[in-house]
Amino acid sequence: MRVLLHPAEDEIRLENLFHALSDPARLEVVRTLIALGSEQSCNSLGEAMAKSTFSHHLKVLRESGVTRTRVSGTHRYVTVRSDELNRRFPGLLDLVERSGPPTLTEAAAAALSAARA
Amino acid sequence: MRVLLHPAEDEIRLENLFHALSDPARLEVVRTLIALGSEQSCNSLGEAMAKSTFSHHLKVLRESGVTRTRVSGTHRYVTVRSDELNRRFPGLLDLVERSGPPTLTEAAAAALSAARA
DNA sequence: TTCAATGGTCTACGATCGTCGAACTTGGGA
DNA sequence: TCCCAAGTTCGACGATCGTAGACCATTGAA
Repeated sequence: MRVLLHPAEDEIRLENLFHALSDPARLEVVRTLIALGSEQSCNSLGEAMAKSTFSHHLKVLRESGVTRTRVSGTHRYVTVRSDELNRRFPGLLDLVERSGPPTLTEAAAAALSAARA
Repeated sequence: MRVLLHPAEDEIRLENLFHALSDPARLEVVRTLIALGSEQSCNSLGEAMAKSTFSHHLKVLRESGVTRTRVSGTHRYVTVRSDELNRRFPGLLDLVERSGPPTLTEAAAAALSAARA
């Protein structure tokens, strides 16, 4: 893929966001991204599923406007479009963040460490 | 159907809410319910689709925890579970409400009037 | 220039979804 | 009682979704 499609801020539609976030695997990815706070490499997430499945989920998240993917060499870096989403749909990311387990940050970090090992 | 299933407040899960609200028809129903503010009879909504389709959508909304359906004789009355949702997922209904067309209340009322005529 | 690594594309599969018609159930009159 | 009106359930259909294996494209390093 030469160009990664991202909707413009004013093209982001709530139905699409809801659909993207209605899958447990994708919701978990977004929660993890929020919890970790910074840009993440694709291969540091989604260790639990096949590459193609994870790639598909990232595509859904990207094309719905939840995430932005930056290409750098052979790596892709994923971020949540927090500023734009908070501007256009204030409160949505807070919902996602607060819907997770109480100690999400630690849990996510532990899961990541385990996945990397 | 003898008993209508409603999840308890603490059984409402965000994924299910997102899934329920990811369909344009259901989102529109919820928006209309919010805009009109009060309990609505089933047959005053969903005039645009088949009875069975509308019944299905109401079931999804009900079983995900978005709405509550009260039975009175041959009629069903639908409400949005605003208090519970605002307590458990604060901001979610605001998102839905604000994502609609600017003059939603008037538009919904006009649509209802037209549908009733 | 070859090679390994990263990650996307293609294809296929079963599962779920949205839609609707038809038949059914329930309750309230005439 | 008989009948209609309001909704639900059932069965079917095509469309979309989530999943994964196999293959491909690009990059950076040896």
